[in-house]
Amino acid sequence: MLDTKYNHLEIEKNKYNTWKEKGYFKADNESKKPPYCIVIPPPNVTGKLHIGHAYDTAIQDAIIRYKRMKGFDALWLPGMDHAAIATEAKVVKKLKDMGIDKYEFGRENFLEACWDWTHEYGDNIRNQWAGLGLSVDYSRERFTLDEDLNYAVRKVFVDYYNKGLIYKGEKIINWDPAAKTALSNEEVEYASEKSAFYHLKYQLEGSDKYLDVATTRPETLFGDTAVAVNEKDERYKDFVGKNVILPIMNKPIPVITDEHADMEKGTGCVKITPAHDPNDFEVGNRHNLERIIIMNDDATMNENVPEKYQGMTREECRDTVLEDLKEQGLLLEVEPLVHEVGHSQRTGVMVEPMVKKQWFVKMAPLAENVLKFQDDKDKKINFVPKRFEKILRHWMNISYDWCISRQLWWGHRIPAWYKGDEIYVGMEAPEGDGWVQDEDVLDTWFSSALWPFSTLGWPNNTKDLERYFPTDCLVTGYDIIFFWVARMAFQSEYLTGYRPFKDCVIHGLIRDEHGTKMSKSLGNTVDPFEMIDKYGADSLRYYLTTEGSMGLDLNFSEIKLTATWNFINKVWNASRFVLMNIEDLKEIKLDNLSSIDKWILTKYENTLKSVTKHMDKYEFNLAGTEIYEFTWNYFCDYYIEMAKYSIDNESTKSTLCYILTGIMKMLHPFMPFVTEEIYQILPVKDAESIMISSYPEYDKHLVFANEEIIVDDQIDFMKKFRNIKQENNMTKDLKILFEDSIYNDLVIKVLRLNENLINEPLSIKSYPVNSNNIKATIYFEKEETKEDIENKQKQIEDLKASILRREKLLSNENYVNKAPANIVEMDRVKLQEEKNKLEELLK
RNA sequence: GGAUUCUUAGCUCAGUUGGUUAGAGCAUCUGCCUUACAAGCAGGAGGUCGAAGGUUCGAGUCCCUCAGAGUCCACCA
Repeated sequence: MLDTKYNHLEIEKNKYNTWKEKGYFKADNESKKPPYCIVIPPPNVTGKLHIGHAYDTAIQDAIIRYKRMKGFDALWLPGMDHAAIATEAKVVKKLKDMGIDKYEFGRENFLEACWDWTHEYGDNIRNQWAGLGLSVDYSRERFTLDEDLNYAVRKVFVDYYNKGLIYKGEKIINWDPAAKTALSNEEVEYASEKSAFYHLKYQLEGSDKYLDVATTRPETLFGDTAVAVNEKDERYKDFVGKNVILPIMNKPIPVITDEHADMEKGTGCVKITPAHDPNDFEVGNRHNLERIIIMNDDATMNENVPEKYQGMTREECRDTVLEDLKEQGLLLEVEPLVHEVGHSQRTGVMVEPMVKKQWFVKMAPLAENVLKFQDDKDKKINFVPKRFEKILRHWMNISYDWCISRQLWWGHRIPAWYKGDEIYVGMEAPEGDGWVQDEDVLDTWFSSALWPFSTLGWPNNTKDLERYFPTDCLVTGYDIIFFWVARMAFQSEYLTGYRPFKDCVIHGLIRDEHGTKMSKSLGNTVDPFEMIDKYGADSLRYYLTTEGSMGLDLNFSEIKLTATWNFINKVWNASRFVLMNIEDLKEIKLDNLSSIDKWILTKYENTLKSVTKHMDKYEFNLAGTEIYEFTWNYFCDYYIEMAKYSIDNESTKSTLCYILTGIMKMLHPFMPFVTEEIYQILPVKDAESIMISSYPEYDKHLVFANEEIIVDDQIDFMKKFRNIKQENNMTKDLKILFEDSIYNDLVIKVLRLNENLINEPLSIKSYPVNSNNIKATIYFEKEETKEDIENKQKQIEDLKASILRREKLLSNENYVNKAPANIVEMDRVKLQEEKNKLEELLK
């Protein structure tokens, strides 16, 4: 028999391995069932899974378990991401701590260290998936650097190159001076920083006139090759076409006109540094200006600046330049300013825009294709909630190309080879001597963009690809829509001709209890596995999936997690009661049903119908609330209490078992462990594991509208009775007189009324208790107090107000004619009830 | 500058296509160890749903304006 208390530690032991060994997680591409597929957003092999992963995967597991029980051949494909820059940074640091320099170590050795790292952290992640109870198909697990995924990557690269969708070009890119690699625009995060607008004096050549040029980056002046003003700017029209003297360098540079110079901003004069500013780069292109790169790869000043400044960091150089300018009287003004400065997402250092030769994906045709798909309702990705489609569409209007080369070692090496000026792009190294492969690897998102189909075997037309692609659903946070979802969309739609997934379920971020973003530096992170130790994976999963609503952030609350534990404990104890009483049940026979059996079955079927609807629409909070309410407020609070008086009855036992089974099945996607534990003890069950049992189907033959009304009325009576009893402090010796009713018996039992005092009205004070079908009067030895009178008066006032409101409503012709008939009828019934009650009170 | 979300009970949040007198958890008050559960049971108190307008027979829900908070994108010489 079950323990009196739910013990999550005990229950969650061993089940996972059993499921795994029995092969329940494995999809079967030979099966006759319709396929249903989700690919996991592959976690980076950089460390432990955090609460966000727990959230994301709990949702997916709920979906996949539901679909599996619903009769689908459900495939949840797991895997991990090599996370090029993120992992490389970790391994570099690890080696550094051991006193090893990456470059001295060499490419081969370094990659070996990365693989060791990957295997170690991969195992951790698999253990954590097990702890969460995720039903992923390990037989299909993939890693973004697997040989076949690498093949897919090379294939895309080569095809795109041949079609002109991938090209190598010298452009301005975001340079991470710490990782010494290029970044995409998406990998740059902006943060407000206190800085200043420095007004510099650019003297007109051979004149005492000068331009006041405002800049936030005085240290880049060494790379200036022009000063731009707006064509329409009257203030500077005499300067245009002449030269100004670049401070410190004492070099003449032209004053040009360009649309980029905004008359309203600053002084209207802009220094143009084509090699170190994206806008200036464009200006430089328009005017054929020289690009002078003034920094090394680590962002120290290079040989193109005067010797004095060479080797300085950007920051040191800025300070020195400012001092020197001040000395020379060329610093006109320092205007404090707060502005956004770009930082590398991974290393955190300030990004340096630099001109570099890199590989790019031409975005315009790919993006356009996605928009075409989104306009076709049979081809589009359906976002849940809908509003997130806008983020995709917005991102597809980008004007810049995607920089995909990274100066890293860990990743997919670019399949391009060079020999002198020759370049060869192909699946394998070209024949002949002297070819050297490109040193760089691809942006990690290049391979994860192929994830939904490369994992299923693409570009080979495998059985899995044919069966499971396009996938059915992708679950991820809104923070990576533009990183990942958008890229999967354009890659999939261009390469395969299909959307990568039909539905895209977007959830929010988990924040701390005050709504602050979790971060290691703030120390407000929540470790999901600590929570699992304390409350169990079932509690954590149910809490995460049913607490918030899709697309909104969730403020993590341990108190609510304990409330979930309490709910499971309640479920546990209800099961305990049921199992204690149905041990000898041989089969579930739902005939000769009593009134309460019919009542709870009706409530159950209606709940099931609604829960199924919510599950299909990914409305897990609503599904969860309904199951919770049904289980606690109807099944436990009333049915079990009432069933105690007919527990030997076969129909009661069958009903108990039937409903408990249904509750377990509805809860299983959210709390797999405890529901399996209880399912296993049921005397009658339809499968060897709840995981592979079938989800209950709504059965309209078990809906009894009449009994629902009758028992609801009995409950209504009981509530009113208890209310009066408690309000008047009638702890004992209350006497009750029932008017004739066929529905009293159960009420008398459940309310534990003293049989001797029924129908013996002999006391001072009397209280009427009426429901629709049951009418009674309670008598009690007590004087009427002032409070009693006040209470009664208040009740009368409330009733009168309500009657007035309803009469007014019902006399409104518009309402009566336009509102649905059942709503109007309900008001009529309610009105009559209120009138009856008022009459009663006024007696 | 563009987009978007949020504002509902003391706290944290639900609230489906507009439809009875707006719900939950926690906290709080009262009474109970009633044989599944005291991490429980029974009962209560607590909200003019951010503000003002509009559409409608009917608005927490739809529309407009405003206020406050958050997020994303763009700009930032």
